[in-house]
Amino acid sequence: MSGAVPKLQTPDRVRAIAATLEEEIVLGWLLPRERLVEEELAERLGVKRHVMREALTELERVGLVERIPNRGAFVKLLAPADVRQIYSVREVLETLAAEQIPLPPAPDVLAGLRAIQSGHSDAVARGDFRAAFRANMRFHEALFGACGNPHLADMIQTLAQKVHGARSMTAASAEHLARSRDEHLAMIDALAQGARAALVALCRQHLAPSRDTYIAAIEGRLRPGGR
Amino acid sequence: MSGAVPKLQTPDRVRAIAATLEEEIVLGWLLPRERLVEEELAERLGVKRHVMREALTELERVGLVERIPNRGAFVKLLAPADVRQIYSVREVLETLAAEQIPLPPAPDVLAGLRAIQSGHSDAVARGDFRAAFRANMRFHEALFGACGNPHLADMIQTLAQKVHGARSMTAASAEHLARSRDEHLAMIDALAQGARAALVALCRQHLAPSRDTYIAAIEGRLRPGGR
DNA sequence: TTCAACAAGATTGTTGACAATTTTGGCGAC
DNA sequence: GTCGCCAAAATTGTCAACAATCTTGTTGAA
Repeated sequence: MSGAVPKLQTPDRVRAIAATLEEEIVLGWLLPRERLVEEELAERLGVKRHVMREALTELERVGLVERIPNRGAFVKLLAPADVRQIYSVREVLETLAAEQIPLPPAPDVLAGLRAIQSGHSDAVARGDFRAAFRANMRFHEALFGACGNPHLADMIQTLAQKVHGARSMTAASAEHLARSRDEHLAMIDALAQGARAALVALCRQHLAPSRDTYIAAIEGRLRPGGR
Repeated sequence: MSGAVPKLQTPDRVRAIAATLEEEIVLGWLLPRERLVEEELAERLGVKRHVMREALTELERVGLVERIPNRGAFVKLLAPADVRQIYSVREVLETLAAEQIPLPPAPDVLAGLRAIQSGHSDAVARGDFRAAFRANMRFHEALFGACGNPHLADMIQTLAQKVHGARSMTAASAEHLARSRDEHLAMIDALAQGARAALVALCRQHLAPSRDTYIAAIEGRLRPGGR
């Protein structure tokens, strides 16, 4: 056989589709308040409407999408207050996780992070925003996954997803991407050297840019109030 | 018309069914590792299989249920390590929230908590475990909702749900319920008196009993390993 | 011109039937 | 008697048609 795709079952396809949609939102392909029509998206991504429906339900639960009964789904627009609140919790949890990562870390953890970051750096160099976003996700997953508490890592990821809708400004900006890359490399160094304080500080600083860029953009460009 | 039920639409019905299932798990009606057959549950609760499917998906996401493709859903059995990890994150977040509740709290917050607690106390006195569980949920929702950060409150609730499967021991025990009631009353007092340190300490202590009871029960009664 | 009622179209919500998969029980060979 | 294989049953996964709902555009009267 040639390109025989394994053909996932629905539960997995739903996740895959939801992830694709999430990427399109983060990359600014789909903008806040944009209408998400089930049939249209289903056809474009090559799945049945049924699957797309479930994917939208999932994104609603995650907080990236808003659904109104009988009226459809929209990319959620986060208010600056929401973004601030979410980031403040992220800061607490990511700091907590960074404090719990064993130092020095297990060799395979460090190797894994270096491999992922190598992919991330490549993507940044190529200007491949999509690949950079994926590598970035995997980096943070691996980093905080090393804290030893999978449930804490879960919460961190959940919160990160919530603000993905607010990241289209930074996720598709070469400048921010380069900064991210440098900070990741610094984190790896801090891990390798067992520099706990530096690691924690880096994690905290790493959050600020995308939060501030988004808030500035919203407060500058859009007026508050009704949808 | 007489008992004309509003007839919710599916999205709401899914939530309602998921909540019912959650209660049955917490109350020990449905035990860990018990098989959850879609058609059977759908018929018992008076919904279509389709709705039950979505409800199970939701509970899987929450972490109360485990699903294996083509093989069905089961009530998840939490390992003591999971319970410990989840509670350690809960402690951090609930402490954080308790520190942020404005003191003295808004009058309607206090009134709301007193009203809810009155219902809880009644339920405890009657030995009505289901009503007690519901009131307990609402109490914590209102308490941590008062912290001013809805996303923090969300995370707290999410984590609480994750361990609901581990609560059948305490949620249906008169002794534990009485203790909960007393601690709730003490929290209300602390709020009313603006006693921050006492409030925070009470929130922290409030978590221990159900965690320890579950861990003791699991480690004493069940052997680790096998599915 | 403005407004309200109405009809047509677009979109989401619901259902039952059908297909695919896994489990169970029985049968025969060794 | 035990093991492996095959058929039947139970259960989950997939789909397309149908119904309900909302939106949009049009018409007609005040």
